[in-house]
Amino acid sequence: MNWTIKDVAKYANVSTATVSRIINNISRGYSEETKHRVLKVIEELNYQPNAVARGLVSKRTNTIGVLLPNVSNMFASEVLNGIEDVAHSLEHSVIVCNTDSNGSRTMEYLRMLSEKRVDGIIFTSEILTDAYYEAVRDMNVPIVLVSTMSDKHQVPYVKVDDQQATYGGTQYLIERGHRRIAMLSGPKEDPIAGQPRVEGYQRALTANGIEVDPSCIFYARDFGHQMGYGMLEQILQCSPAVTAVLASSDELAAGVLSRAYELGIKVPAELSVLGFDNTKIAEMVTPPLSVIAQPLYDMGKIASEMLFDLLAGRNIANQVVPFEVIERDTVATITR
Amino acid sequence: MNWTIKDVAKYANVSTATVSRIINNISRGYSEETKHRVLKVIEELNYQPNAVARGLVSKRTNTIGVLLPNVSNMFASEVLNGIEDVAHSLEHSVIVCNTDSNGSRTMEYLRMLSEKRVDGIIFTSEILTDAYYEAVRDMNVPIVLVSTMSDKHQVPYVKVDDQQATYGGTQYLIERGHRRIAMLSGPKEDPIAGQPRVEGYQRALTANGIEVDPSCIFYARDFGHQMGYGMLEQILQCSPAVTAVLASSDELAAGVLSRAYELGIKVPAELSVLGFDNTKIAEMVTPPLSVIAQPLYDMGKIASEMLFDLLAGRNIANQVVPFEVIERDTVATITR
DNA sequence: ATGAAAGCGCTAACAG
DNA sequence: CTGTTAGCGCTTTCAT
Repeated sequence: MNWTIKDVAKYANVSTATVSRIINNISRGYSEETKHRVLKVIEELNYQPNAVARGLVSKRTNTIGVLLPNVSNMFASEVLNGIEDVAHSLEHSVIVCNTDSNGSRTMEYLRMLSEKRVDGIIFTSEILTDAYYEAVRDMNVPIVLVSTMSDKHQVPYVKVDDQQATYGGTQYLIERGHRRIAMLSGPKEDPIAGQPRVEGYQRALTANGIEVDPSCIFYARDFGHQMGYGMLEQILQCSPAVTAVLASSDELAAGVLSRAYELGIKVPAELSVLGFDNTKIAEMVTPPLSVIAQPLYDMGKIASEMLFDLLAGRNIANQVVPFEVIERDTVATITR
Repeated sequence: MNWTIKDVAKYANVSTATVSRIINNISRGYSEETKHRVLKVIEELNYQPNAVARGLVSKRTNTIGVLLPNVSNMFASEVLNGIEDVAHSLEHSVIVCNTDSNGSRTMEYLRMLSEKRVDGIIFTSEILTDAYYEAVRDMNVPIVLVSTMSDKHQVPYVKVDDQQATYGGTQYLIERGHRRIAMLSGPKEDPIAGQPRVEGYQRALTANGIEVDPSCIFYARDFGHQMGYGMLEQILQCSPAVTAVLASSDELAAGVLSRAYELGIKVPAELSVLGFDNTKIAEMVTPPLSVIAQPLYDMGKIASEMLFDLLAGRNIANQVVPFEVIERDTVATITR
């Protein structure tokens, strides 16, 4: 049996209004005594307020939607974890939407979230198209972007500075004596994790008086392990030979490691590898992967906090979170 | 502006009842002509039915809840991916709940899902306590278990046969000439992934006339990489020396690989390692990890399908899904 | 084929 | 301090 507020009211001999006040913790409008009586009935009945009915009148569902390319990749799931933790602590639930990086699927989700009247949206990793933007704007709920941003539209975001990050990573490599460094980038078209990272790499090289060799820049079709695995041989053809590769994701780097192992190339003795992200794989591969780390969990957390700030009518500012190079065992220091 | 069914009705010169019939695709109750007229208004207004209001009356929210220990582990996120895919294809959304394997947190989630009136629940990996069971029973919605089961309560589940799986894995190792095989299990108390897997291992040994040496069975406190890493040295102390280790998760196995690498132990030449699960890390580590595979994505998919079958009033049966040993590069064949 | 009207379970004025 | 009541936006008889 699912009891309603009416049942509680009846058994406690009060009106539904009073019960409502009590369950909503409104400070006045009832005596301590009635409060106890009502609470007792609620307890006995194990009454649970119907959030659907509540949502209909209050126009708040205490639910947020998060859109991400794929829950089952480490990057996204770590961010989601952060989001979910703060949402939960604030008594909200999160609906996950696996967009598969697919436009029409994303639109379907947006429509669904709109119909379900979620209170806000977090949008991860993908680029925010005009269609998405408009759909969200029409829903009239706040949105925050994670690990992506929009120049065209004014939408709050949290991300690292990708250009700075690869600049830092490249600098790190240079400081360890590397001068022939290959860049294994994601897709050229990726406006966030593509070109900016390549630019950071190039700038660092230039700043150190190293000529950038375009033939040492490689664009993978995606950020996956297979790609890194498959592209190492091309990278090795760079001449003069490269001593380090800066990969644009941990998976790409792990792929390089796998292939290097097969090829009998010792990492880091013969080739240094620097990953990007600091997902859990970085610690699990052998040798443990040195990386340019993004605070994935925290980014989710921060995004969530921003969203709730917005929901509470507070002001927020975009957050550029710090990256950090984490030294593990895939980068050697070159001395000659 | 958020239009309501009333607005649509007004602009189309019909009653809300008619609009309702049309948006719900009820076969009769209106002419083709009115249908077109109404659809046109809906289009022009970009009207989106309010799912909250709809849920209040229909008692169906088109939402399911998924409880899992932690979205950011590869096992869970892969299962979630399967769940979400079928939910989406059936126009349902999924609320994720990170239980952290924590009892009171799980109860909070259960209460929340109950208040939100989700249509059903999928419960993953953890053991279903009496408290959980009762909470779900009181909600009066179907539940299905993934990668766990309950002897005490009659609850549908989908899982592999853990005992058979390790039996199969051990047999595989034996067929490749291994006779001194260590078992690196998860926690002894785990009624699903603990004892049953150890028993499968023991049975296989016995069936092959190999004596089981209790000092070669190790219980890790969890299934993580750190544990595998930390426990290899103990395992190596087995005497006579072990030629293979059967780990109860990919992470455990990856940890073993990491430590073996540090110790200069060649895998598989000097030590064979067999993982369990077949998460994505298995392909990413070096050398690629041979594993006893569970069809994680499919398990999520099947669980979801079972739940929707239940929701549709169809009968279902528990699903014991097949495991499979996937050969990669961490198991050597011993010939002497 | 179509409409009127009664709720679904709750909140929030407004009255007293 | 407490109750009455009017919705929230939709579905669903029951008439017509």
